[in-house]
This record gives sequence, C-alpha cells and structure tokens, in this order.
Amino acid sequence: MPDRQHPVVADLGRRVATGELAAGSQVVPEEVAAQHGVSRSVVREALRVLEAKGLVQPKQRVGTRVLPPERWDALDADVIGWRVQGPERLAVVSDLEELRAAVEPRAARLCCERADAADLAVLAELAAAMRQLGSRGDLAGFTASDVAFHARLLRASGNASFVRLEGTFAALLKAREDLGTLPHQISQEVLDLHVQVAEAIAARDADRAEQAARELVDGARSEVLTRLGEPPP
Amino acid sequence: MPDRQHPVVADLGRRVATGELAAGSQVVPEEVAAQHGVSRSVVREALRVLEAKGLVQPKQRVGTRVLPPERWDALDADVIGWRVQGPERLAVVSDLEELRAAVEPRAARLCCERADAADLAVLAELAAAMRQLGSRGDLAGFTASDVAFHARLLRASGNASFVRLEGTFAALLKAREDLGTLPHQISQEVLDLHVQVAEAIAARDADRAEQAARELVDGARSEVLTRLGEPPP
DNA sequence: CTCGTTTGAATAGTCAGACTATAGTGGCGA
DNA sequence: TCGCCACTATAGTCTGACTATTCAAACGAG
Repeated sequence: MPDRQHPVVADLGRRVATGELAAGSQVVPEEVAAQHGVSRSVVREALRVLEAKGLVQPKQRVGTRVLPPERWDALDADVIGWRVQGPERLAVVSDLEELRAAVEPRAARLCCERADAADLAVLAELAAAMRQLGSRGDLAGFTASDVAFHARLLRASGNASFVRLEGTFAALLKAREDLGTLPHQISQEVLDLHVQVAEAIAARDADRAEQAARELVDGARSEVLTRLGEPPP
Repeated sequence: MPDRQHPVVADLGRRVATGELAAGSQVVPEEVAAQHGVSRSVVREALRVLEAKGLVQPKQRVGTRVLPPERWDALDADVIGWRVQGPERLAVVSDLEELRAAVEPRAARLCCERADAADLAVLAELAAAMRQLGSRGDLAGFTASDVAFHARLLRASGNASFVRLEGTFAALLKAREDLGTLPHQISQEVLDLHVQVAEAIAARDADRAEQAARELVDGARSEVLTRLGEPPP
C-alpha cells in the first residue's frame, strides 16, 4: 500500500496474472519497451520485480517466460490484486479465506498472552466503530474499520509471520469490496462477533477468543463464497 | 530453490537481514557497485529485488534506505535464510513454527476432502521412508523426506495459499538443519505421528488428521524451541 | 545411420556515461 | 516570522555497444 508500482510493473503483472499472457509465453523486453515508450533498462527492472513475485523467469538464449500460476506468490498483495481482475477471482478469494480461517483464530489466541493495553483499547474501539458504521449502512467506513481490526489483531499477536499477512488479508478484503461481494447490510452476528473477539482478548480468555475468531472468519468465508457463487457467468 | 540469486542480491540481502545495515541507513548504489566491481545498473536491479522483499525503499533526493524489520517479507524464503544467519534466529524460527502450527492441521483436514490417490500414495511412502531413515539415524535423508512430506501435504490440500507456504516452510526446516537444532535421534513419537497423519487422510477422517497434524507440529515446535533456548550465548 | 562436435545465433546480462525528474534544505526577501 | 525560490543530492531514465550463455542446427567421424 505505501509504495506505488511502476506502470510497466503494473501492466505486465496484470497481464500475466489475469492469464492474458499464458504460462510459457515469452516476454520480449524490446517489445514491452516500445509499447510503453520506455527504455530496456526500465523493463529489465520491472522484470526483476515480477521475477521476485514468481510471475516470470528469465533464461539466457530462451528468453524471459511466464511461469505457471502455481509458481506465483499467492500471498503477495499485488499478485492478489491482479488475479482478482481475471477469471480466477473465486479461487483466489476462497483460498485466502481458508488461510485466514487457519490463521486468525490462532492469532486471537496468541493475543490473549501478548496484547498490551493499547492493543486492547484499539480493538475495542474498532469493534465499536464497526457496530456503529455497520448498522448505519456505511459500507466504506465499515470495511476500513474491518481491515484495521484484523490488522491490529495480527499485529497484537506479536508474531512477525502473522503480521506479514496483514497486507495479504488487506488485499483480500479490498478485493471483496471491489468485487461487490460485501453484503449491503452487515449482519448483526458479524458485528457481535467482532465485539466478542475483542472482549475475550481483553479478558485473556484464550479459548473464547479463538472460538469467536473461528466463528467470525468461518461465517465471513461462507458468506463470501455463496455470494461469489451466486452470479453465474 | 530453482532460481539462484545474483551475488549482489545475496550480499545486500544478508547484510540488511542480519542487521549489519541498520534500519534507516542509506544504501549508496555507487558504493555497492564499486565494492562488487559491477555497474550501477546491476545494483539497481538488485535493489528492485530487495525492494520487492520489503528490505529497502528508494526515495528521490533522500536515497535508498533500509526499512525496519516489520516491513520485511517474513515469509520469503530468501529473507528467512538471511535472517537466521543473524541474531534473530530464535524469533524467526519460533514465529514460523507458530504459523505452521496454525496452517498444517487445517491443511491436513482439507486433504481429507481433496487429496487424490497419488497424494495418498506419496504421503504413505514418505512417512514410511521417514520411519526407516529416522530410526537408522540418517539425518539428512530424514530431513529431505520431512520437507517432501509436508510439502506434499500442503499441495494435496488443493489450496494455492497453502501451497505458497511450501517454500516458506522448506526454508524453515532448512534453517533448523543448518542451525543444528534437529535432534540426533528422531523420536519414535514424531515418526508415528507422520504415519498417523498419512493414514488418517487416507481414511478420509478429517478430525483425526487434523488432530494428528496438530500434535505433530506442536511437538516439533516445542522441541525446536527448547533446543534453541538451551544454548545461552 | 548414429552419435559426438563444432559453429552459429538468439537472448539475457553487463557496462559506461550522460541526462532528467523529484524533493529536501537553506537562504533570501517581504 | 513566514513564504517563496534557488540549490543540490539522489533516484530514475536513456542510449548503444559489448559479453556471456545456451539452444539448435549443421557437420563430420565412426
């Protein structure tokens, strides 16, 4: 989020991740340079970035080729953002929700040991804000608070690996928003569960925190999936 | 693993990730170029890679500066490999074991729905191989099978996000090996649990598979942590 | 006819050096 | 004191030539 991408990276990344450039096809630097009106060095640097994200791999004499999807960094926020613009929307969102379901309950449990007073205050505040915004129907505000809530949960877990997933899940929620898979009316249950998670952590009740987080994330998951499954192309 | 790094990337990455280059310090391309006897463009491409991994951030007029550890991509195999060479060994391994504890049980559960015959065969085979090699004391062979077993488990879960963690966990196990935190004698319990996981998945018994995976990974975690905690510097 | 070897060519990789764009900083004037 | 402006450090870009690697096809020996 803090760093914006070079247009060449964004364009190539999107074209690869949406499948417009098929796996195995060749990316010719000179052509890309001409298309974007930039020099070869700019394209080379862009390709280094895409290489780091697992989208392409250069090889002397054979050229820089697009790698198959299983090589792509499925947890990279940019990759997620690009992929959801393609035909794999559902699979991407579904897989990430599954990961979230695995991670957040455990993070909530850890929070009970490691969260400090500031964490507790922020979580309570955000849960309250979500209840406000959600019942008022302010979708944008709700989503912002939602992202902040889950990000804080991960951070408060004190585990750098979980913190790393902040960006991943933020990209997931943003994707859900962009795709209009959010309900227009936030269910009371979801609002309550956020509050419950915050309260359980504040009470240092690990089992209850884990359980509430599990229900929350399982609920969100099934809701999104039915919504995504609904409109058949 | 398939792609080896450019020496400049490896050197700069290590120096940043071990803390030799402190957060906030400036990386001057010309100096790096001179140190490695390469041109500025090579250094620039290396910096693009490190930027993608969250290690540095360029800004006009102020220079390319080292970012604080919380910005680093804690799930990147290279970053893990570099960090474990520094003073943060324990924290890195511990955090990643925690993530593994969150993910693998869920992956095992998913396998019960999605694993195909080939997956089952490979898992059974690897579990058997581990028992063989483990009781024989062949550490290298054991670790290789261990990595393959868990990688296959993630792949068989059919979830791309989990598959993405293959490289992350492989780097974790490799780090454990390099640091000599593996026991010289593999415990019978660990060997049995691998077999149990494989059998439970084959039997499509989700609860048992999840439970066995949980025990396995929790056991591995506590064992590694006590071992890492043991030798006080 | 088959297999090893040489040669050619496609492509990534590297280099050098000049130039441009951006944005802190400090000075100068109102 | 405040705001504007010129200065300058640094990333970013461009150009074009050169090198290194490796695939593939031609070639030659057995």
